[in-house]
Amino acid sequence: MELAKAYDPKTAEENHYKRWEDSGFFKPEINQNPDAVKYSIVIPPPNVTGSLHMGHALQHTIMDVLTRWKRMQGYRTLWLPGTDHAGISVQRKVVEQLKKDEHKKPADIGREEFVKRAWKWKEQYGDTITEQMRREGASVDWTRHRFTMDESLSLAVRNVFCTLYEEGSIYRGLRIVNWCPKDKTVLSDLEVKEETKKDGKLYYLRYPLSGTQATSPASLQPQADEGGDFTIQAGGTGVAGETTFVTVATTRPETMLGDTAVAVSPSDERYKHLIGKMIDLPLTGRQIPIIADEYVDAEFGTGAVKITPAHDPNDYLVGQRHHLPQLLVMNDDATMNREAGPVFEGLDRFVARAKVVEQFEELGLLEKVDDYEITLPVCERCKTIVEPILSEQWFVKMDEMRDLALDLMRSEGVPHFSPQVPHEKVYTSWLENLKDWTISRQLWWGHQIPAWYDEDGNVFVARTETEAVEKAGGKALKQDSDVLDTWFSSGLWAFSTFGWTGENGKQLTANLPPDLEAFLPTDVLVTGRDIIFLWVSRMIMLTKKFTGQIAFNDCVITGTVLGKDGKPMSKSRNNGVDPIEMFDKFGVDATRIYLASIATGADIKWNDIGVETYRNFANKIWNATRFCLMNSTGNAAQPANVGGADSLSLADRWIVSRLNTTAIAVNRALETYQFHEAVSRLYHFFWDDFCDWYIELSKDKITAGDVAATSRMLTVIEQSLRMLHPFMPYLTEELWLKLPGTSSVLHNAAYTSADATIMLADFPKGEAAMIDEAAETEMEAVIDLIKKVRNIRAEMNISTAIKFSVHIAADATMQTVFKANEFQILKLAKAEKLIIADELDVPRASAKAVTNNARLAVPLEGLIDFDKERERLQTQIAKLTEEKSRLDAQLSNANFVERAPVDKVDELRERSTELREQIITLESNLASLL
RNA sequence: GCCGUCUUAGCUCAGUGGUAGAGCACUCGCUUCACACGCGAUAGGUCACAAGUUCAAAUCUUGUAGACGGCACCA
Repeated sequence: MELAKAYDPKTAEENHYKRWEDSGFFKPEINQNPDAVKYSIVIPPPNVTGSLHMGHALQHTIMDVLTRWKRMQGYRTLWLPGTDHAGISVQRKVVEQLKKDEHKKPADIGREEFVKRAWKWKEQYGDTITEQMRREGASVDWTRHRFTMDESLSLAVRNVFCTLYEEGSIYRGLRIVNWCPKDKTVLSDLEVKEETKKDGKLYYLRYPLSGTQATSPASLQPQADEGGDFTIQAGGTGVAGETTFVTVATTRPETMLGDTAVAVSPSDERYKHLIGKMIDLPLTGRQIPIIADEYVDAEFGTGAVKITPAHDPNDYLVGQRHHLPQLLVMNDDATMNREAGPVFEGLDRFVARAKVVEQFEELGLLEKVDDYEITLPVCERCKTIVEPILSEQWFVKMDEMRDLALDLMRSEGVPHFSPQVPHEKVYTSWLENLKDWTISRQLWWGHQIPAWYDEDGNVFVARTETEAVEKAGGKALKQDSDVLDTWFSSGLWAFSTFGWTGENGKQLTANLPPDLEAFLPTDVLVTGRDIIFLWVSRMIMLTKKFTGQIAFNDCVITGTVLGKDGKPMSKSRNNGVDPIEMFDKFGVDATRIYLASIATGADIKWNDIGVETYRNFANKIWNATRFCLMNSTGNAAQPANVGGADSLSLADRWIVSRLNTTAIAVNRALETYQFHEAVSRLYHFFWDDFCDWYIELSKDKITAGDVAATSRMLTVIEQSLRMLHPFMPYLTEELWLKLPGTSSVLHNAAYTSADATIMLADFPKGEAAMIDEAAETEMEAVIDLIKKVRNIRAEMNISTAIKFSVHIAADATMQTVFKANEFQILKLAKAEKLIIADELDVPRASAKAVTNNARLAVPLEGLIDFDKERERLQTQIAKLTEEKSRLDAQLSNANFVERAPVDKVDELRERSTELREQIITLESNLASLL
C-alpha cells in the first residue's frame, strides 16, 4: 500500500464522520458491556443564531477529547448536543427580516404569526452550528439532540415555574429593573455591561424653595423666558433676592421631571433647617418635599440629592422608606411620556435632556455643568444605554437555591473547577451576594410565562390554560404576554435534556426517565468563564433543587482565545479568526490538537503558527505510517512482538518503555484536565523518541523486510494512533484502518461486535511494569554518544561523505552496551568503525569529547582544524566548569550540607565528581593540542 | 472602592522550592532511499522590579510598576 507523500486533511475529513454517525458509534448504546460505567457530558447549547467561533472550537475539542478518550476506555459514553432558543437574538433576527422583506413591524403581523416566523427562521438557519460541529468531528449523539423549546423541555420549564410559584419562590412585583429601550425588554443584572464615557457631564440644578422665591411657581413653568440674577453660596444653597435654592447634581437631568423629593443627610448641618420644607420643582409645577435619609452622603456633591423613585434603584428605596410617589416619566422606547408634561412628551430621553438643561439655563437655574467621567450601563447585546426604570416583572427568590449551591461547594467541593483558582472563589462569593433573578422578558420568542389574568388583574399560575381557567372558576383569562429569560430554560439543561419534565410532582425518585437515571449527574461541564454565573451556577442550583442531584461533578473553565492583537475577538475589532478557515488551511485535526495544547483556563493570543506546528505534526504521523506501510506487506501489528522477549534490542526495549511511560502520563494528564500536558507528551514521544530515534535506529531492519522489526514498529504506530485519536480523530482513523491487522479485535471489550474503527479501540493504559529503567539509561548513553560525534562532525565541518572511526573508552558495562549497539551508532553517527577499549589510544590529531558514560575520540588526520578543536574543547570545559562551580558553591555551604536532604547532597556530590573527571579529561585533551 | 489573574528566549507559550523548557524565527550544515510540513548541529533568558522567608526562590510572602479580568458604586 502506498500513501500520498503528504497528508491531505480533506480526504480524511470527508471519509469518516458519516460512517461513524451512521454506525451509531456516538451513541452510548454502542457499548455492549452491561457493567460499563457511564460517562456523560451535556454541551453548553450554542445559540441557534450562532455560527462556530474559536471559543466553541476550543470547548468542543476538549469535550470531544474527553468523550473519545472515555469511550475508548470502555465507558458508556454520552455527549449530548443541542441548541438554545436564544430569545433576544432570534427575536432580533426575525424583526430585521420582517423589516427588510416586508417593511413590517412585529405588531403588524401579531404574536402568533411572529412566533411562526421565528420557528421558520430557526428551521432554516438554526442548523448552521450543528453542521459545523460535524466538521469538527464532534462525537455527539445526534439522536439525543435537544432544543430548549422542544415540547418536553418546555413542559419542564412550565412545571419548574409552577412549582417555584406555588412555593412562593417566584413572585411578580414592581421593581426598578434594567430596561433596554431598543430591545424593549427588561434585562437581568448579568446581561448589563458597563461602558466608560469620558465626555460625560454632571449638571448642577437649582431647585427653588417654596414660598421663598421672588418668582412665582408659574414662572418656573417650561419655556418661561424669565431668568434670575442670583448669588451663590457654598454648600449648595443659593439666595437671590427672596429666593433660596437647593442645588442638586445629576447626570440625567431629564429624570428631574419625575422627581418626587430632594433628600439630604440627616446629620448635615447645612440643610437641617430645610428638612420638611417644600421645593417648587421647576418645569413641572409640582411641589416636592425635602427629606432626610441616611442614603445621602453629605460629603459627596452638593450634599443634596434629587429623588426619582421610578428611575433609579437607590431612589426607589428612598422613596419606599418615605412613601414617595413613583412618577414614571418615560415610555418603553425611552421617549418621555405624558407625565413629563406637554413640552417634553414624545421627546427622546437625550433630546429631553438637552431641553431640560436649556430651560434651566433660561430660568437661571443651571448652576454649572462639570465634565464627568461616567460609566454607563449598556445592553450586553445591542450596546444601547440601559435605562433603570420602574416596571412590573417576575422574579425568582434565590435564597434557598443559593444555599443548596453553597452547601454543595462547602461539603463536597462541587463543582470542582479546573482551574480551581480563581473560579471556585469567584463562584462562591457571587453566590453569597446573590440577589433575586428577574426572569420575565418582553419578547414573543421564548417560553411564554404560564400565568393568566382575569379582567380584574388576578393572576392564575398553572401548567395549562385549562388548568388556569379551572382555578379562576371558569372566567375568561388572558395569558401573560412575557416570556422567560433564556437562561431559565438553559438552567434546566442538565436534567431536562434527559427527559425530565416534572410531570410526577418533582420527579425526585419515582418514574425517572431512563436517560436521567443513566446519565445524571453528568461528569464534567466545559464552558467559558463568561457564563459561570448566568448558567453554571443556575444549573447547579436548579438541578439540585428539582432532582436532588449534582448537575456535574467537575467544571472545566476554558480561557479566552484572543485575536492577534491580544484583545477578545469581535466583529467590531475585526480581529476574529474563523475556525472553518483554519480547518480549510491546516485541517481539523491540527486545529483541534493546537487548541488542546493551550494550558487549561489560560487565555491565548491566536497564532497561526501554532496550528501550523500541528499541521506539520500530522504530516509527520502520516509519513511515519507511510514508511511503515511501504515496508510491511503482509505484516500485522502484534502486541506480543512488543513484549519483553530476551531477543529485543536495546532500542526495542527502550521504545516500549517510552510508549508505556507516555501512555501513563497521557492518562494521568487527561484525568486532571491537563490537556496541554497530554499533547506535549504525545508530540515529543512520537516525533523525538519514535521518529527521530527509534525509526532511524531500526531503519535498516525495516527496509530489509525484517518481519519482527516491522511488526514492532507497526505496533508502536498503532498504539500511538490510539492515544492521538481523541485529539486527531480523522487522521488517526484514516491511518489506523490502513494498518495491516487492524480490526474490531483491537476494540475495547465493550465494542467487539462493532465494525472496525479506532474510535472503539482500547485506549492504551500504559503499564508501569513495562517501564525499563535500564533501557532508558543505556539508550540515553547511546544517544549521548551519537550526539557528541555529530557535534564533532558539524563543528569541524566534516562532510557526511567522509567516514571516520570512533574510539570509545568506558567501563565494562557501558562497553557492552556500545558494542551491542555498534551498528546503530555507526549508522546514526555516520562512522565506519567503532573501537571500544578501556582507554583511548588515538593520535594527537583527534577531536575528543566526554559524555556521562564515556570518553570518545575521532581521529581526524588531515581533517582537523586545531584552532577550532581547541575552541570546541574550551567551550565544553567552560560549560562544565560553570556547572561544577555552582555545585561546589552549594556543597561548600555548611548550612546546605547540614539541612538539605541527604539524597540531594549526595546527588550533588556525585555530579560534582563526575564533572571533575570530565573536566580533567577535556583539559588533558586540550593540553595535548597546545 | 473590593476581589483576582498575568508579566519566563526575538514571537507565541509551558514550567511551582533543588542544573531554566517547547514550537516558530535566527545562525551553520544537509536534494541521507517516510517526511524540506523534513534531517543534523549551534546560538539565544540576571524568569517585570525591590525587599523578605529558606541551606536553596522563576516557583512561597510582602511591596512597586505595567497589562488584564470580575464585582460593587457612580446624586
